[in-house]
Amino acid sequence: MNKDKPKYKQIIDAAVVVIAENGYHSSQVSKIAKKAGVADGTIYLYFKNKEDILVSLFQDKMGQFIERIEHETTSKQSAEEKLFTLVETHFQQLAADHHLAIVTQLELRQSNKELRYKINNVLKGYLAVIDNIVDEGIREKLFRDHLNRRLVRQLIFGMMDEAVTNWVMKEQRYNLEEQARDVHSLMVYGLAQPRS
Amino acid sequence: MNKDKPKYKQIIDAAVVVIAENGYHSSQVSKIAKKAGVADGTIYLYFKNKEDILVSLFQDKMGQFIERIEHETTSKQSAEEKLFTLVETHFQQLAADHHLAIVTQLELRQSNKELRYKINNVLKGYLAVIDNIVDEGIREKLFRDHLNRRLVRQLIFGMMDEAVTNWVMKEQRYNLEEQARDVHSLMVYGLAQPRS
Amino acid sequence: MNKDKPKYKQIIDAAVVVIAENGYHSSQVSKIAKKAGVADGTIYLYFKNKEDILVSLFQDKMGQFIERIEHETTSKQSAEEKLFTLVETHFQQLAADHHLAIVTQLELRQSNKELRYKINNVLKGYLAVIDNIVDEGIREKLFRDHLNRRLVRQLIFGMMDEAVTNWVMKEQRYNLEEQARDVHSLMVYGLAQPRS
Amino acid sequence: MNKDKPKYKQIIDAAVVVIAENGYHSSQVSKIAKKAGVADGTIYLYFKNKEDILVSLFQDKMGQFIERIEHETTSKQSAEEKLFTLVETHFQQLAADHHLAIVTQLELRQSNKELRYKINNVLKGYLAVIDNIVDEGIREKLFRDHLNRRLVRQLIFGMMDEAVTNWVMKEQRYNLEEQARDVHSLMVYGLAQPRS
DNA sequence: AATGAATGAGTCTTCATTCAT
DNA sequence: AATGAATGAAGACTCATTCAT
Repeated sequence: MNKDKPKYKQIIDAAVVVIAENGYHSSQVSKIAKKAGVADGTIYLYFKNKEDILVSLFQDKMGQFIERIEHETTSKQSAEEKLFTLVETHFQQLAADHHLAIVTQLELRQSNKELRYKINNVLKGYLAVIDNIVDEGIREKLFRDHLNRRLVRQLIFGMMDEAVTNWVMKEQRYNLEEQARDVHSLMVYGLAQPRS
Repeated sequence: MNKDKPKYKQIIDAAVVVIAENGYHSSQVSKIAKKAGVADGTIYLYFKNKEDILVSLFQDKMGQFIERIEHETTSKQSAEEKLFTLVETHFQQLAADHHLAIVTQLELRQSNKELRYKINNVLKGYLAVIDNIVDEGIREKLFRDHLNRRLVRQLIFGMMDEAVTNWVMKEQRYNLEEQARDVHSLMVYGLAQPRS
Repeated sequence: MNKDKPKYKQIIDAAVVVIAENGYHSSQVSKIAKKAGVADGTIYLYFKNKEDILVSLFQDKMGQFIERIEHETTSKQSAEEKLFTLVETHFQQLAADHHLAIVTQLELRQSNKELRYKINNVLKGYLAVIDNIVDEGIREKLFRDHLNRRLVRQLIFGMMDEAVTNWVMKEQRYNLEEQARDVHSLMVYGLAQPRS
Repeated sequence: MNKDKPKYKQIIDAAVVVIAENGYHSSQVSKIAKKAGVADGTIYLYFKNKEDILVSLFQDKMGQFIERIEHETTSKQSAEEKLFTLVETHFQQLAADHHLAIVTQLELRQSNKELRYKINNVLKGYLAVIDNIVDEGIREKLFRDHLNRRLVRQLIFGMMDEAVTNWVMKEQRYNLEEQARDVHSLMVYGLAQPRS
């Protein structure tokens, strides 16, 4: 399988750096090849075409991303803790890899609609993880039980995504991970004053 | 001022339709000119370049969009009501103009980073409106007072934006406006079971 | 109509010279544009793509070629004379335009099968002209009446074509037109000794 | 000598099939190697380069082709009979090997000029065979003695070649061998009505 | 002798923008 | 003000050939 060969990883990693540094539209295949230390043609031994590099990049990185989140959350007891860990791990991972953050939050969104649909498919795996936590919270009677779950998971994702995108657009000048607590709090308790 | 001349509006409106129907990358200047009923060169009498059409389009449409939301919210009494009206009007307006929804949620995001920064500047006006409502809610002691307001407005926007984007990507097959109540509820009360 | 604009002709004529001098596979669009004195992009205002230049070139030149032959032959009385005039005019025209001869006999044949089918369609008009002469000869009882006419026209064309191709491959070092009499004689009387 | 090794023949035969089935321009070295059951690199142990495969293919197949024709014709008595046998055997052989017919009549002609000159050299052997028959006919006083023999052999070849090419382009939907008699007749007696 | 992974040169076409009319 | 013909820069991908094993 091509995916286990070292050049596959080399090219993916080169693509992340090149796209983060040059922007999506200035990331020619030849530039990626050069950064990866291979010939242009070699790219095409491992990827069908340029779009395939990007889809693979996203699948690869997001696969690990989601796996890590799944792993961290399962060790937690309550749905509330799990949700916090999800937000925290989401922020942590992107804060730890600035290049990847730029690529996922800004550059990859400039791709055409078709590619974005493929990306969305990868994200379905993530939405499923969120779903499970919400379900658990409802079973625990921690969360309200008449929630529109399809909508809830969108909103949870939307909140985190917007928070990260803002942080990237502000050139990562503040600490993203510190926001995890507030974001989590908003998710769970909303804006309202606790009713006593 | 060019902006008041009829052709300016003609071109902007043509651009919305052309981009919604053909996608960002298949919306050549010549196609927009044709739809607008003017010569290619005429475009450049009203806009500096292609990007300027898109920025102007966004400013124009978003200006009206925000104005309408401001107008609707000011007539409401409480911050809670205002927030609901904001979500409702946000959803209403995009549901009423499918072309515009496609353009703002999907197509314009494929533009380059530079254009997206300009678009973000336009959105600052919207974020200010949200800010004011949150402030009011805090003053009314309806909302918690230790909220990170910069973050809160991002999350509010992120929730609505994600909800609309999903609706557009699902090809607008369900009723978006009906979700306003749930989204508002999530914003205000979060996921948690009301504590009695 | 594009075909009447001066640049259309300019580009066609440039293509003939460039292809004759450089060979089919070394005739880049940019080379043709340069020789025609227009920008690369201008080519695409007049032709759909590179292949379209070649098909149009062939249609244009062959159209004139055949027209000229038709014109010359109609003024002759007998089928025998007409056939001679056909061969003579065929040879004359190609001998008068060395570039065109190289292109039609050698270079255009390197095109892909698809293009060659299109070229063959153009040649059908020529075969029809030959057909008419053969028919007339048969009616005049000059030619045998049990001839397979579809085959006969192929053979007549094949003889001329091979003669011209040989002349081009021998770098046009001998006089092609002088061969018209012998070729005509072979067509009409064959190899055999006249029986007395 | 490489030519006697089994892989040499394997590669040549694979090339004929691959080119006939895929066309000249879709017949990559790797495709030929795969069909021949050898590695890409192995091709270069037996052939200098891709062109050398094609030239060798032509030499090989045409060598046998011409040999067979020589063999069949020598057993005939008169030049007229020999010429008929030549046409008949020419048609027979190509009708018997459709792949080869496609390759020689259509696909190999798409090769570049250089390759076609080499192919022409191979054909000189064939032209010599034709020459001999014409000479014999003249000596027998069967054929006219003031014929331009260089031209005559071209025309004889041109007639057969055009007949076969047409048959291939018509997708071999009629019987080629049946045309041998008519073609021969045209060669020997021409179009003219026998003079009594 | 045989392999096959790696190489890297080479080109058609699109489309935002200009400018003579 | 309006036109639209003309411009020309820019990049993904293929495939014949090599060479370390």
